Amino acid sequence: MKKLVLIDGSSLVHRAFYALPPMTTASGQHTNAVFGLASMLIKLLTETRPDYVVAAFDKSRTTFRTELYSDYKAHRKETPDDLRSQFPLTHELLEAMGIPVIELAGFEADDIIGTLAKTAENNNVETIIVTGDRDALQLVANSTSTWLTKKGISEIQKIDTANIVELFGVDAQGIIELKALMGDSSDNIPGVPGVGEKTALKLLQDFGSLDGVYANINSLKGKLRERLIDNKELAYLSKALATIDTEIPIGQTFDELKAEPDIEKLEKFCDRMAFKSMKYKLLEFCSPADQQVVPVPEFVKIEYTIDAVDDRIESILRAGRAAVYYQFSGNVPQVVCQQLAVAWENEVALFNGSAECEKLLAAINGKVAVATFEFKTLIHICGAQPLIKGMVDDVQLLAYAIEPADGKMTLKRLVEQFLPERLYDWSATESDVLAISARCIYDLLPIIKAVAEGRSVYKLYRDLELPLASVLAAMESCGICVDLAAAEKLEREFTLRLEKLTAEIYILAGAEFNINSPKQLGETLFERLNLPTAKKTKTGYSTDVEVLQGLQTLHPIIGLVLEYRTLAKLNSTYLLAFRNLAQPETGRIHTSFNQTVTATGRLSSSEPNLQNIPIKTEIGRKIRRLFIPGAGFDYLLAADYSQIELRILAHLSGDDTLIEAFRNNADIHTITAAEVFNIPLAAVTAVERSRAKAVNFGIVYGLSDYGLAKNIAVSRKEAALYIEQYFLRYPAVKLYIEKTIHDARKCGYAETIFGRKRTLPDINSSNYNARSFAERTAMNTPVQGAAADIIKIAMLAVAKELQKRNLRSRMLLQVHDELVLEVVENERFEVELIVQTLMENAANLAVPLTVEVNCGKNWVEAK
DNA sequence: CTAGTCACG
DNA sequence: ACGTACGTGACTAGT
Repeated sequence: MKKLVLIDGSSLVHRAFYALPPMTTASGQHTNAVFGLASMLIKLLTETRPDYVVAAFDKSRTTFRTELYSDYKAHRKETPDDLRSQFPLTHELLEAMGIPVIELAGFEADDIIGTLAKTAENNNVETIIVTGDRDALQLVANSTSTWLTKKGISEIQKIDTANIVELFGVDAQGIIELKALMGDSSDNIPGVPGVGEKTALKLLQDFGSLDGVYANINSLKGKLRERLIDNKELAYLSKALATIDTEIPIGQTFDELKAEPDIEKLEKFCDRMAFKSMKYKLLEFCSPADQQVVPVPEFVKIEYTIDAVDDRIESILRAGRAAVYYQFSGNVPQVVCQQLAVAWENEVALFNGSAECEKLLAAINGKVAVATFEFKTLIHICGAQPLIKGMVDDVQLLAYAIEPADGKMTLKRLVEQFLPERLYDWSATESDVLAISARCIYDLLPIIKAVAEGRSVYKLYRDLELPLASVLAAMESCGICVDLAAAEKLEREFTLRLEKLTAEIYILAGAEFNINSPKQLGETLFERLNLPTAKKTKTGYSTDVEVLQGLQTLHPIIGLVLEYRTLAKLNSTYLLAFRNLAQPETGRIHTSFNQTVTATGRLSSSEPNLQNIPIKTEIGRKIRRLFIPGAGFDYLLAADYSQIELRILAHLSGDDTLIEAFRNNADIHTITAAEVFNIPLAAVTAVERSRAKAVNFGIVYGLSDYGLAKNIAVSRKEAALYIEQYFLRYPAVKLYIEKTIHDARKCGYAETIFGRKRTLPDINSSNYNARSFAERTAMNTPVQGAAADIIKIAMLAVAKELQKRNLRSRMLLQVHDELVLEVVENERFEVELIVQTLMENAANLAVPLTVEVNCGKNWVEAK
């Protein structure tokens, strides 16, 4: 049987460029990406030895557009494709390797691949599709498999008819049906509203296909059935949009798709790229050679012993390096280790019981280099027994430094990424998984460290993230005190008011309904009371603040609903949570600061989220007032960076006007207003200042006239004028933004001045939405990320200084540009000075950083 | 589980 | 002609 390899050139080239750290040659080209692509192709072609091979490229950017909720006409859009001019080296490589390239005007690479795969299937030719795009899974068939590249293009996952259901829950056709039901927002495929991934998978499991779902629609009931019926047309349109065209005119036969390497060209190319070993690999590969057998990865079984500390400690100490993973009970600040797995050299041992675990940790602490996953948790486990600095590593933090935009990083995912040949059973018993985890952490550390070094983020990890974990652990362990008695009183007050509001709302509505239900509220307002509808959501009427405020003068019920919403929110999100989560004896709340969640380098806070405590309204501030110094402390201290993001923008852009304004410590929004509206400073009104403020924020977010107009309620035209005027007055900002996007396009990631990197897979996407979003991210990340870096640096400095001076005052919270501390009376002025000085000097920018510090008897007074 | 809503920087 | 500001977490209803 003949074999055909179809390469999705567009997908692989993009992935090669964004996944690898750039190494720029004098010609301004990225050799690493070309190198990566070359090794990937060699690996691929060595393993497959195809009779035919072709690389398909998008010729025109072709995107379906759908008018989602008015009419369902899809239309095509074309913009000139510039992939070849953008990445000329990859095309040169393909040419030298003799891999035929197909581009067809008006078609995407997917369509070319789909058509060739179908023809091959009909002609009994075995086909392998290589792409990073999951869409191609729909082409999997008897003799067609799809090889998905993961983590850029460095790893490959092979999908065929035998494993597709196991891996993705559906077969090839199901991939299409799935999108028809759940949609794909990045691809503008609407799907059926109310149906997400889980529901779609379940429907397909039960009925096999979209047709099946509709044939058996009567066996479904309730809302789901109704939604499916109402959106039948949309579902079938989505299906059409998700389907790759397999019948486009290509006009090429397989016989034309043979690799014919040009050895001379290849040699010259390698010399120019300064490829040495790669040159020989390429030449060797392209010369006729014997078939090679590629070894099949083996299943790895975990073996471990269940031990007592005394039996193993000597061996561990001798090894000098170990990895630990644990299972624990309790909550911060009292966490007890129940089971501990330790891996070292070729051994894994399991220790049972808290006493045994504690003993082992004490025995190795400071004597052995310890690799962990979620170091912060280990710190809590060790509690009063502090871990020795410089002896611990955290593979999760390393992975986060390498790529912060990957979402929650589980150990399993890290193993799949960095130890892909390890096939472990992660659904095994708890003890097995513990042992597997320790083994993996041990083996991951050197690999992942090397990757971090290669990406130049090792220092960020070692000098910032890793030491910060200890600081965060201490903050979590301290917790912050809430006045529980006052909270209870406030909750009663709110509840009483809510009851009163409920009664009044029912009277005005003329009926009882659940005010918390957007659906019932919408029906009441727009059907029963016939108020004018403004905006719709996917499932019905919108009832958000914006809509309600627009209706406020039309009916007295609106004001009551708005107040009800506010109070209900405060009650359930804050007061109730405090009651449930505060330690009854101390009144303290111990939030979790998540260090590996955000794509920009910020922290996040959860259970409860203490980074979104109300401040903007008076009623909200009642919640904030509940935060007080705990027993033994006298004040809360709050220290805020003033305009840190705009200052970073001033620094990054080097704009003289901006820099000058900050050096003079002037009111930046008033200055901006004067510049944008072209009026003297003294003439700036409050409205103008607030509009200018919105412009300033917008700049950092990648604004559009539409977004700005919506935000400050002016016409779109007027907003566009403001933006135009802003860029005229701050030309360096405009240049900076353009340069940032351009750089991101070239290297595939955005970067902060401290070297934090975030890859932007969609920066060169042919999908307008996806690309635009990536562009806004590209300009926002260096700003938001640098601010995150700076406050992290400050936190390390503050923690260190407080410790050095043996002060009792301590850090409790971080809210992105603010630190909250708990302070004792006689340390007050010393701590204020320390915090202010260290925060202001955390970074040396072209503009000063200013910090406002205040102490108070609660969090509001400290502002 | 999904969608809508709203709290923060 | 496109679609519309960046980053989070949590609650409630309705399925």
